[in-house]
Amino acid sequence: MTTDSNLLATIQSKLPDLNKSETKVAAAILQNPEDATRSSIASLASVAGVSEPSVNRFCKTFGASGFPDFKLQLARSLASGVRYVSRAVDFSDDIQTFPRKLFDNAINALITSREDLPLPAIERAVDHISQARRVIFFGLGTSAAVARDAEHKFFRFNVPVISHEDPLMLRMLAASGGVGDVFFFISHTGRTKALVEAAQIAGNTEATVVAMTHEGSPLAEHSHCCIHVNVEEDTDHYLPMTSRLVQLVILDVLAAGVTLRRGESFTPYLARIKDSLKDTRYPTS
Amino acid sequence: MTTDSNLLATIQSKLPDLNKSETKVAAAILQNPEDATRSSIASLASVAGVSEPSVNRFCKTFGASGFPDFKLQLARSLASGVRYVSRAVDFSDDIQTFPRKLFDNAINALITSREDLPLPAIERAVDHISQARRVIFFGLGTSAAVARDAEHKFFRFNVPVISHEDPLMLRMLAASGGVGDVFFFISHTGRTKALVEAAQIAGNTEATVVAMTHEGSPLAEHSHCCIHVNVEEDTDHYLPMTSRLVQLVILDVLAAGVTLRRGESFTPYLARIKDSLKDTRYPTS
DNA sequence: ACTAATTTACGTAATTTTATTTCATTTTTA
DNA sequence: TAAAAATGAAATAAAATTACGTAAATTAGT
Repeated sequence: MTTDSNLLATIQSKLPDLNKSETKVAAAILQNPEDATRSSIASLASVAGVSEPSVNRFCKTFGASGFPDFKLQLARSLASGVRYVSRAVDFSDDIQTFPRKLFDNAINALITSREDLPLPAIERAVDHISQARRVIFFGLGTSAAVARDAEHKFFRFNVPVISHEDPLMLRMLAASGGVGDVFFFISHTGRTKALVEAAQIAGNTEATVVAMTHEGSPLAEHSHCCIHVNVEEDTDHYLPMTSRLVQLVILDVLAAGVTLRRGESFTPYLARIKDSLKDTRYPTS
Repeated sequence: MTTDSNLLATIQSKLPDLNKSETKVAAAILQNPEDATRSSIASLASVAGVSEPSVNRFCKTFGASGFPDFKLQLARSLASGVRYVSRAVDFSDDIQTFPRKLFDNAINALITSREDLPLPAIERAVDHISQARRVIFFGLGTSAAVARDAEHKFFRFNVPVISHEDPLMLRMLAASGGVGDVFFFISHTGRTKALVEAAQIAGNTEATVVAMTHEGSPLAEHSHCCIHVNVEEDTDHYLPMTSRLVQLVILDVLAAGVTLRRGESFTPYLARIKDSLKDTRYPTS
């Protein structure tokens, strides 16, 4: 047992197995973990209402070599960002709690995804987009906003970009797909019928079908190149939150990839686009 | 100077300004940071080839209250896992590097924002939205996608929600504002003329103007309630990336806030909306 | 360019703070 | 009621900090 990625969660889950004084210590730590990392064994003991050796024993129970080591692990697990274990917001949460929960979830999703990025698929997607005659981004519901973002982002690469939210329009577009067309489908579940059908239609043309969705989903099956985003979310009861953030960052990665592919000589062109907006803003004082 | 998000980077950058023994300490820490968090002041002093007080002084130079506090900060900065300091992607970056940089930036921005959430403003915004007769979300460019996302999210609260991208439409809408209308402006810089003007027009009506933008910006000045998002980004040269992620999570927070305000009796209603989508998806095998 | 004066850097040793161990007492369990 | 487990007081050990003195470096004056 080296370093627990989430010590706080471990303490929480072991709570029922602890004896009287250990429970007190656990409560004191859970009540204010940040504080615990800063306090001495004496002050934590007094806050918890137990003796110093009890705190020390508590630390060893949780795999630390002693109190300082425990504090270090605690600090680490706090820094990794995820304080709240139960991911869902609860009706008993107050303003101090639920915003933090949501941020924790978001950070956690990004950290997890970062460790496990499908780089080969990303590279292939960059290839396809760099060489595309035109790119069509498509998403429904929450993913519609992601597709909008993508359109706005890729618009700069002097490639015609479209984003659509209308499944019927998309079907027609898909049917008219030809060499150099890249259909880029965005979906958390990968099970939305309208998307899967459009992907099938496009797949029967000369066009390239790229998808960013969950591994093993019908949409993933029907694409030539799929960027897997396997964020676990209860989308049966809630709207996708964390997965769309991961999708957006991956789109940033793709955009950066295309920029790098274009080479350094391309930057003045990008700067010119940026400059065109100058007069729409009040200058910084 | 409380907690540095990346202590290691700070040490690295201050390296030239350090004196002889401080340089030795810095070298020892940079050489093996993980180790440094675990060792005592005596052993680190011996590894660095200096005396214990020198190590102590070094710690205080970097804003810690002492050696233990320094170790804690170091542990935190290591755990947060944000390896890349230079935020911008470089043309020499390869596929192993630049995706990680972008994710690091995103995670960093969320962690930073989480520590400094404008909770009072968020609460007031939740109040306004909960009691609104209708809500108009507005953003341009990158923020247009954020506004779209917001529309899709708040649509479920049986309040009429509109999102617009057309500044002229918005001006007309703003002029027609009345009691119970909430105009919600989204902008990274808060300096886009079209937005600021619309906010001014709406502010002259009975409507409520809410903004999510940079502190001290013209847009912030012209709003009744402003949620400050002070993510530092070079938007002169690049498109907003991290700030829009923070904005999206804050919108999630607002949506959660409204849900909590509605109370537990509201959940069946939300479930009914979710259920209406069931037939548009292929069932999970 | 050299030396004296002053400042700054650094380390030794003393002190203080903090953590750990030992062991006796209390509480719980069988 | 005996055995085992839990707990804390006190002693000990470890670690960190402070105070202070010396050495090095810098500056100013000749």
